[in-house]
Amino acid sequence: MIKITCKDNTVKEIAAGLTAADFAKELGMGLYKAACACRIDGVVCDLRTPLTRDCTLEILTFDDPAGKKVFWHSASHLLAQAVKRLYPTAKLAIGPAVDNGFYYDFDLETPFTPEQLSALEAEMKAICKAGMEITRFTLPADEATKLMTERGEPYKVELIAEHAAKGDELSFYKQGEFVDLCAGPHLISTAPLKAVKLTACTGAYWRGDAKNKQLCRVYGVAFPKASALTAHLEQLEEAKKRDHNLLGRQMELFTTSDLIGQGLPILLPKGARIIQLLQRWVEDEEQKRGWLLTKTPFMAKSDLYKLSGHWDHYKDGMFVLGDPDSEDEVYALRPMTCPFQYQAYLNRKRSYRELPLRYNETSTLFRNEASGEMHGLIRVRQFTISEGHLICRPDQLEQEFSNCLELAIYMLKTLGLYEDVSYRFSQWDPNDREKYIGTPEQWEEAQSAMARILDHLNIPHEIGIGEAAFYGPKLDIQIKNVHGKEDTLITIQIDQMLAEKFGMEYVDKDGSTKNPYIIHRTSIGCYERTLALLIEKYAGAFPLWLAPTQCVVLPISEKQQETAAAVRETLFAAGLRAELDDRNEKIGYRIRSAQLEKIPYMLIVGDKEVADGTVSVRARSGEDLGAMPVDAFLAKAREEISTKAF
RNA sequence: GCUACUGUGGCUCAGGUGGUAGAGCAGCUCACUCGUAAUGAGCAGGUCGCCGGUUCGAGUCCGGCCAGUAGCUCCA
Repeated sequence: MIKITCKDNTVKEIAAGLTAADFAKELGMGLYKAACACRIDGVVCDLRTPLTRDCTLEILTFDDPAGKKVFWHSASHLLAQAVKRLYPTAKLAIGPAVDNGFYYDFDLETPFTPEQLSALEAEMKAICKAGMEITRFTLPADEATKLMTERGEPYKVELIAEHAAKGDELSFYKQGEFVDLCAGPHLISTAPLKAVKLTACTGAYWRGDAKNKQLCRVYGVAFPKASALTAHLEQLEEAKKRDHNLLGRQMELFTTSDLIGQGLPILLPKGARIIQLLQRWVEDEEQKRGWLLTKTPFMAKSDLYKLSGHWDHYKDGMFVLGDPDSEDEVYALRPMTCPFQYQAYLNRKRSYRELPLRYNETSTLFRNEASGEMHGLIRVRQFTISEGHLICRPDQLEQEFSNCLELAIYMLKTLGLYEDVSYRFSQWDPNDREKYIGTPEQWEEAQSAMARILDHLNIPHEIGIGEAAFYGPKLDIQIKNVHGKEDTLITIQIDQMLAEKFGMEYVDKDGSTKNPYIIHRTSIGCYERTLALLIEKYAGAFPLWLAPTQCVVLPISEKQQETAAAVRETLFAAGLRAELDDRNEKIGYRIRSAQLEKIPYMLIVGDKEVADGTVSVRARSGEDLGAMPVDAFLAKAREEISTKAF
């Protein structure tokens, strides 16, 4: 007999050798039926795992994130089985679960069209209905290779060779005629995979490398209940309504023009106003925190980029004005501000007493992104970022890094985005030396410094290997858009290579000359991208301090026009972005129009208000705040603006 | 850049199998002077993304290019 400690800390004794599935059955048939996987001593395992020793055991259902992953992973096998039935010549690549569902990559003569997906879905449902048992087995490398060669799966053969070289166990999962190389874990039957939806088919490179063959990737989601699937799909549709690329254009915040070009948005008056408000706020806040504003050129000779390393490591991403291979002087638009701001530091000899030196700049950058990359305001070719470089001594690094992070967090909290972000520690890839400058020792030093800081500040983070900048590691603050796609909003980087390259030095206490550390950082990120995320966060209903139009005065009829105009003047003179809508339309029509524009407050002026010297205030939430003197509204609005409430 | 899909008036969309285009909203004009999400009538607006081909004839078929969307690669 062995002792099993359950989730609720109760201990049960069972015969050794029973599986986790057997144990779940003992706990109850309901749990057994809902079980996707289990967690044994903290490790997610297959339900088929025999229990051979004392352990803690948790049965994982679809409601658990790890259980969900197993469910979706099995759904991807179901998809692969359906594909092999309908298209026997398809070659299997890989098919994992992801954050919001699953995918499987296939090598096909011709990629799937969306119409073919519904036929695949039908086949998946048929297999599910058959309720096939899913079984696991292992093979030694030679037999595994033989099996997959016989089945005509070259990608699996490649994977087997790789796993075998690492000494991994080669496990397979089988359901009916279908067999797949897979580490698992998996469900014990196809039966629970009732509600499946294939959502998209796209291209994806084998092993994520653009040099390799492009495969056909099918994305899908699955749920234990049809109602949950329907709810999920409806939620996705709802989210799309917040898409900044639709809403932002609809609300006339920005537009694009075929004549101007891809990735070059035109900020319309309302969008430009929001960015101006953000920019003033950021510059003022940074000034309060000891940052010194610079304004550096938008372009430079190639010599600057050759020295910084951008010419060797970033030229493809730059707009070069002229022939880059020419012997003559060539200029290029700046993709980053770093080497420009360093020239400010290099203006004269620096003492240790001057450090830390904090330079910030509202900096417009130009990056020649690949044509398929552009997306609304999130990914563009010209953008303006709150960029800064902080030059400090080694003993100041941790405190200054922490201050930069604190500033970024303050910005995110004020905007209401703080709850939506996650942290990513982007490191170099020692196996891809071409991409980076510096020695392994320098990388080790910079990365361990950042690791210590993250540890001290107790910042939970993921690690991204190979995602560092070419000159140093980054702490990226990530955010997801309405489609669930993650982008970097803010980045803080440690760099000790460029200071050396540019000959940036300071004279220390003892008279010796040293290279400082440089922190590259942004506080709010780039304004276009931040605006995009704000549009999606608030569905276009910006907090009062950011709303392009803060209130609109609405006379009921022509009779109150004069008073209404005077009210608008008073508010405008007091600094509110107030407008007057005295169009010859019914009040209901103009309220609807203000509502669609998401204007925070509507001030209605009728005969009663004219007589009493008041305005009737309606919030965009639909709430009627009643009649009040103009001064009272003004005071209320000022209070709301000063607290930056959202 | 790659794969797939899409491209009709400012916006949202109709236009079986080829016979030179319609609606709603927005805009303009007129009437109504109105109390918290759409008053009514009328007018105007499109060489159907661009270029080429097939055809007696193309928004509709074929090719190339441009742009958009999703994903991949890349990245703030």
